[in-house]
Amino acid sequence: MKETVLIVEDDAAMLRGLRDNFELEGYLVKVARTGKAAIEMAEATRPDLIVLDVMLPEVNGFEVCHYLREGGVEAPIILLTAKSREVDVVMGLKLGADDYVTKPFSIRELLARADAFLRRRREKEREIFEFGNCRLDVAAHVFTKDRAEVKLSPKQFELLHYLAANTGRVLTRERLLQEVWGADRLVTPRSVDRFVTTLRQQVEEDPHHPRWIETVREFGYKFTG
Amino acid sequence: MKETVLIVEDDAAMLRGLRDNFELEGYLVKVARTGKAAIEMAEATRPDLIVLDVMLPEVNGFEVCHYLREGGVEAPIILLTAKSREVDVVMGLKLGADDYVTKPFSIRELLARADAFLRRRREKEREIFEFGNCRLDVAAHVFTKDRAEVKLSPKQFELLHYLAANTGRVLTRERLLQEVWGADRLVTPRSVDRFVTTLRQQVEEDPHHPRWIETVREFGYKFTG
DNA sequence: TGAGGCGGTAACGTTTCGGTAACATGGGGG
DNA sequence: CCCCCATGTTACCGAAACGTTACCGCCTCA
Repeated sequence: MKETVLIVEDDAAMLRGLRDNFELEGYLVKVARTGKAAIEMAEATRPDLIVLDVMLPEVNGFEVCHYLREGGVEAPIILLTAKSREVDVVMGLKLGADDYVTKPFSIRELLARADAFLRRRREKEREIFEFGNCRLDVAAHVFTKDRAEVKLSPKQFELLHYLAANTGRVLTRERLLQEVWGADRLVTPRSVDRFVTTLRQQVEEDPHHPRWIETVREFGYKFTG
Repeated sequence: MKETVLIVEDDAAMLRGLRDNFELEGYLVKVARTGKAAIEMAEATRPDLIVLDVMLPEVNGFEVCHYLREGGVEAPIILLTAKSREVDVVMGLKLGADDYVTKPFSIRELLARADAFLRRRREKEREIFEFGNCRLDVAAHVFTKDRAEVKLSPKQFELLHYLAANTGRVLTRERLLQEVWGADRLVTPRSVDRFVTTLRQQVEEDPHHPRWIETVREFGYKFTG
């Protein structure tokens, strides 16, 4: 899935240049020509990154920046400032911008910084589930309890992963079989029970009185965040 | 090409001493006497290293440090602190400094630390992976173990490189095939196994109990930094 | 053209893990 | 209060996944 960048720029020529370059890099580009439009667009499309010119008609970039953050927009914001006046930079950063580039700038540099932010974000998104003193790192395929690694078998790991990914939801045995074991696999629903048992012995403090993996009689199991 | 160091210091005598020494060592030296000037200069010249006095007029060194990092300056920063008060050091490191030296200090020591940082940076740029007593130099295309060169075949090298570049992450056979062998290549996933085996015999102390290249059953392999 | 290094596959052995059955337990309803 | 059924637990077997060796074909270089 393409990542979305919102470009806020009133100058047509500059806008075109930016748009072309970002599209060439594989981004889905949204544009806004005024502060107002930018704020509306950001609320509506929730872009992954915002490139914001400070010099805008009506509402200037600093204010846009401020409103965006007030409105809960958490995407990284890169400011385009005409002059490298320190006050601009400081103010921009204070108002919630994450980085800035001063005109005239190399488009390469801007793209590089954009990429850096998105990469950082992707790294952050490494699926990690934490509960109690346990921690499930999907990318590294490591489960730790009390900071010590606990070995889980492949199915155990997948089951715990699926449970944790559906925290608070009751999952039937059939559903678990389908999602963890695979649709075509024909396996007794009772197998789920056994796996839950062994999982509890590895995850729970007291496997007989589980804190995390609850059994819902007649229905299935539930992971309690 | 000479490496650039930015020295931020308001005391003229000290500044001169530092400048002379760094120039003698072959650095290109830029100077700033105030925090404001330092920030502008850092943005403008993108130095490879910053030596920053904490005691500055107007904006103090901690603040400068903070703003530099906010502004995306990634060069190592060495703080010069007048007193070795622990709180200074902790605050400095929190705000993004990399090292500190307490006055009065030996110029030799400062130069040594600067050199250490720049060497580390150079290594990063040359893509050198070190683990245990092994060392993978991608640019030079040399793998050494216990300081002795070990010949790796092209594919072996590529595989180790890709594994090391994704330290701590489980890589499926499919992913490895795609990244190391190339997308179109049609090769059995089991081939990965064999390459891992041979790699382990060259890299690991005890190939039967691998320390670096871990197998994650059902998922693939993982390089453990 | 032949030898050797390299990459790829197949086949075999080992180990671990998943699956089922069988027995134990416990809780809710009659 | 007791019985029954859903779930917990244990034991064991077969199979799949992986490690390892053997072997073959290709390319390179002498």
